[in-house]
Amino acid sequence: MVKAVQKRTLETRAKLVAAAEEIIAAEGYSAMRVEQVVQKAGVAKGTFFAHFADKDALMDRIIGARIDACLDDIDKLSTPKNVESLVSHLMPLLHLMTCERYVFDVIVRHSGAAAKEEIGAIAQTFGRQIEVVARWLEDGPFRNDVPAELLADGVQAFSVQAMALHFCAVNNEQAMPARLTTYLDAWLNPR
Amino acid sequence: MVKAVQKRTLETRAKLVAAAEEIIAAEGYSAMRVEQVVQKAGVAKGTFFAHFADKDALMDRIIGARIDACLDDIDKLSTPKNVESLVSHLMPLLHLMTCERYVFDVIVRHSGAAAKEEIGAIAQTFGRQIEVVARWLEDGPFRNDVPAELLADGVQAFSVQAMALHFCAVNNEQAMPARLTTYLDAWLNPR
DNA sequence: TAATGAAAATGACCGTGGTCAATATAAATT
DNA sequence: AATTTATATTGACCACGGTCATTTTCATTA
Repeated sequence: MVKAVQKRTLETRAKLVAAAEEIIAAEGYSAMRVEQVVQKAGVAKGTFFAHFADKDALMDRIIGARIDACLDDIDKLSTPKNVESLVSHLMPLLHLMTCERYVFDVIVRHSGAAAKEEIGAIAQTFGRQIEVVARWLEDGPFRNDVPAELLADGVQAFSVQAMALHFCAVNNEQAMPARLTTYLDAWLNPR
Repeated sequence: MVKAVQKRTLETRAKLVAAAEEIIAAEGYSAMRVEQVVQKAGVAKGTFFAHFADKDALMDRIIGARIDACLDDIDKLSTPKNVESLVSHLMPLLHLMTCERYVFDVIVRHSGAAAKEEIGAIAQTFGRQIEVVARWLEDGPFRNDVPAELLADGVQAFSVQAMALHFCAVNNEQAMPARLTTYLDAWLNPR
């Protein structure tokens, strides 16, 4: 009794996503307008909101998919043997997340699941990131006085901090990877 | 030749802020509408935007002032002698920042200075928070293998993480102070 | 105190995200 | 095939933040 989704539905949704992705490729995330998306997809405005709760929901889907693909690549990498290597493993992810100020804002807004029932795509990638990093930290040359998952939580917190400071006009002498390295050195290898 | 600000200007600005604060007190931050503010203040809509770049700028001012007042109190407290005490010192601040989801969003959005010239009120409080915490950490019973300011940066990063998870429907078994204590224990007292 | 220039206030107007009753289309039932 | 029910689509409409040419008020100078 759960089966009810028509083929038409999936087609329309795919058209909307495709249109949005075209626009993003051409003009960037922040330039995307719902009006423009529905026009390119050849549907009415109301249809958009029959498929996505709001504009953010579409962004969550698109950005979430890209982060997920990035995590696929990262997941293939071998366990980093020091902090520098860990940071460089993470850099593609951080670059993706900071490619636009608007993108970072969307990600932060969606990084936590608002409702238990429906965990958004971005929120899921945040959970997955913890898993991937925790696996590395478990058998890497890092401190083991605390659980690897806690360490991974910290890596995430420091990553967000480093990304936030990347958009900050003050304290911007230091580049993102350098700052993150400083943080994670202190976090993962206390003396 | 810098002097040009009229008395009228300050009065109008004060009226706008007062109106906004009344509305916030009665209905909460997220319910505040610019239209409502100007109506209560008895000015035209355009006037609002002659005084504030956008709605967020007024929020930045109001929320920033409240955080600053909270930091005044916190600044008076004695140096915490352990992590539990540090967390309880910080709790008023975290409660203020998480009193509404909307408030937390505004704070995150403004925690970094967008332009070097004009650092917003909230961004300033973030700088001040680092100073206050760093002073504590310098002569407290915590690790000293890294600079106190770096430790304070970490306290901020973990605080943001704890607050973000507070609004997250999943991982919500643990309360904010408990989670923050776990983080800071690992951060400030590695074994 | 009248004239002049500068700063402040005004409100009609716009862009954009989001709503919803009405309509059209597909699937199920007779 | 005709009828009924469920689902998808439509587009006029609304809410709300933000703009700007015009007008009003204030301060300065003649």
